[in-house]
Amino acid sequence: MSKQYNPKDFEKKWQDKWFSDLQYEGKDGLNDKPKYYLLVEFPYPSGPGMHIGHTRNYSMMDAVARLRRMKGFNVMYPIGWDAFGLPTENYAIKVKRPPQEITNENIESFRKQLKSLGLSFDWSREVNTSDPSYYRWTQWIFLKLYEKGLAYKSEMPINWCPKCRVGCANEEVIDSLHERCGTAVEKRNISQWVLKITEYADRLDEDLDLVDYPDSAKALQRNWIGKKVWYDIQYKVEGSDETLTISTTRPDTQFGSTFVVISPDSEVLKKIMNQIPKDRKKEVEEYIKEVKREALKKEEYGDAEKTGVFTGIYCINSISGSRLPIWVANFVLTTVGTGAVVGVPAHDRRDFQFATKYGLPVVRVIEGLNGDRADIFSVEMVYEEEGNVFNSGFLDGLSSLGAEVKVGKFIEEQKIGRVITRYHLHDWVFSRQHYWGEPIPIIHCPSCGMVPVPESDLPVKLPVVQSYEPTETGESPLANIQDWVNTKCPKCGEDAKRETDTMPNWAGSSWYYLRYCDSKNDKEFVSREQSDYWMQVDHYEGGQEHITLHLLYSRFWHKVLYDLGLVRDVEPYKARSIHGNVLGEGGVKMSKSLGNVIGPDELIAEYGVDVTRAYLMFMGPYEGNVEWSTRTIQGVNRFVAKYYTFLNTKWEKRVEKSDMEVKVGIERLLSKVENNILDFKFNTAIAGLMEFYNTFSISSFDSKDLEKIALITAPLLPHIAEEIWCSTMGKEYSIHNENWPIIDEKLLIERNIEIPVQINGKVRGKIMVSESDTEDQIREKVLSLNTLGQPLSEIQIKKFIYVPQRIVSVTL
RNA sequence: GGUCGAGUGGUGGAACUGGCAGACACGUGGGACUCAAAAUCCCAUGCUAGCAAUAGUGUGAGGGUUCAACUCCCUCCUCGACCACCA
Repeated sequence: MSKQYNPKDFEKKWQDKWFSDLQYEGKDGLNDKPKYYLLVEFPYPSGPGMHIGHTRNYSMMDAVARLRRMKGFNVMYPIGWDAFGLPTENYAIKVKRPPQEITNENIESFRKQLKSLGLSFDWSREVNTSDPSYYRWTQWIFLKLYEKGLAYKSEMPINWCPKCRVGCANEEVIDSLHERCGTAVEKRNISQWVLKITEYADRLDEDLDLVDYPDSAKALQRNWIGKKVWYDIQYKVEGSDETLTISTTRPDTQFGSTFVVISPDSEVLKKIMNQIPKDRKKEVEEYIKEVKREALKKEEYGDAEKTGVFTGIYCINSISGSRLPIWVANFVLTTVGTGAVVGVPAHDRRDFQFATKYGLPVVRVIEGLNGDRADIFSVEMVYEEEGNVFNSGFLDGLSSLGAEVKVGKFIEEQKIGRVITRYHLHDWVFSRQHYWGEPIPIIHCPSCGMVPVPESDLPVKLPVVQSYEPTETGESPLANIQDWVNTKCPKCGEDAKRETDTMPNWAGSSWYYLRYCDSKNDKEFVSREQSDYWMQVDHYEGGQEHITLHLLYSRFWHKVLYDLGLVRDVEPYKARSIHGNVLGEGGVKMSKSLGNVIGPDELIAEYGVDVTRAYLMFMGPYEGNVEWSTRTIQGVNRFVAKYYTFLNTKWEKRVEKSDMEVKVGIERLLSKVENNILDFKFNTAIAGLMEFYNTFSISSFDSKDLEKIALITAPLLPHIAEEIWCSTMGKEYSIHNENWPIIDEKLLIERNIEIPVQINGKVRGKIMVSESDTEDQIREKVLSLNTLGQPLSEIQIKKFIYVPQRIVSVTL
């Protein structure tokens, strides 16, 4: 009588035991075992509950954690909450309740969900970025950055919603309308805290060589950092003492320049504004206004038409000596280079389009392939590649690279410019004019200026209030809370005011992996003993969307902590992988508005935890996107039910000794499951179990082999494995504390196997070979084949290849 | 425009380091059980021809290297992700 698979009978039972026995908690203290720190991106506890994507990723990594533990590693698999964030604040304003309460409720329900999945997180290490005992240290690290001169205040433009009277993050602005209220946002300059991440740009780039990230992730970060060598060259403005500094990355094309374009809001333009001839002034001013209006409307600059206006002023190219008209144009970005660009239409497509539109000349100075010097008269002909330089005075005959070097030397000798490395990465705007974030621990004193809050006064706690309205001035809502804002200067004791800006949600997540190492420490952010033991993170699993922001930010913070001598390693994460996403049916993103959101709860209710988890792993490869399909979960459901019954039934009918074929089959399964999990090939690991079942479900097993099968099952179907182990087999709790079987390599080498024989590239027969067969013996077996109507021995063989244990290839 | 990546049955996807393409699953067709249905079980299932054994053909297209190519090289096409008026 075989047991029916009914997950409700035992899944909850084992979870209760795992978590009440603190099965995974505190197990991973310092010890002599090799450590393995497995990190997953912690969730933002949002109202609607956990996304199925979280369930998938955490389940996959749970299999890794369980396998590594069984293999004798001291595994840390922690979880926590990235709890500060705008959605909660917005929701809190709407329902007029403090975000603390809402966050705690959300965390409560997330925790319940995660536990109901039977994930083997170490709950004793749980962190919450919005908890004062956590953000105390986030503030402390901020003060370290401040002391090091890496945090400064600067005027920065922000998106401002005039209706809500708040600054909004880019994510909140949809088609230049404020997401919350639909009002058009404005740009406003506000004094903001900024972190000097650019000071670390070079190291963030170079040290990517030290870590094991996917190539795509490295490329993404390198691109984002965007390191380039620029040549800033001063041109004399005609008829004045002013100079105009243009920047270019292609100084070899200087002699092809025919105009200069500057950005409408550049400093340069302000300087030369008064020199614009009277007849042109009005037109230029009109144009600038127009561009600003357009810029507000357009979300995508790329689509805007390229326009420009001639200022009436000329400058002299100090390399070529040419007289160039100065134009103002909408496509020049102030933030790139000096905000002034030299136009070389023959060798830049955009310059060519601009030149054609406004009738500016095109001069070719770089040879094409085979010395092509033909005139350029269409966009397709624009030659952007490097080549030999001609028509270029003192650069003639040089290669592009040679010309670059020569120009670089020239401008430095003549003191008319400089060679400078610039980055696309800009300093990190770190202030938010919002309530629900870590208060920036700075006090503004009328006599002492900015004074950091003394360490002993940390944390600067967020005041808990029932409601908080936005301010008239655009300051954070904290500015209205008088009790909180007004304080004494720690230096002179006079009346002073607190900084009312808070930190962005990226702050807490920039160092949480360190806090996990020592989450209860109230003396330090992490003890050196703990971080030296656990760091680096051996594997960091997460989404692609966090590669350029979160991952880069946390690498930056880590390097600062390293420079301060507070951590041992230069890089926090030894390896990183990127998961695919779970999409709704039809390959679209799951979203509330489409009503296609699948949560784990209903799946667990219907199929149980092991089936849900196994299905999420089986759907597709780890790194690929997978489309949700309600139908195909049935296949996994069928399998798991059969498999459970199989293990139970076989246990009742076990024999003295299983035969060799069974032993080899189990050994293969063991090897497949182990290697696949370690390689993150969870889909084929599950397929391995299915294949094993299909082949061996009717074979006889002895008890040792059945136990081995249960052990192999444990990382992938943890509840079933525990139930079989304890209830069916009567073994000691818990299977997850057992040792993983060691692969017997001898069993994996097959003694007698059938291999194909290819004749002229086509499979024409099969022969049995054994390990001991010599090539001559194989040859004999092949020659006796009679697949072509006559024995092969009667046909002349040109070539004979035997790949041991694989294939025989014969050419006639 | 840039960067990274991907094209394999009706579908999701397997295939070690170049060694029997299509594992595993879904779906579909047929059968068993049932008064019937659901569930379950069994058989078949890349395509073409054939009752069949079998033969031919087949991994986006075309070429190349090799005894042997989904895999390596060249040319082209298509799709996706991220970034982007980056000079």
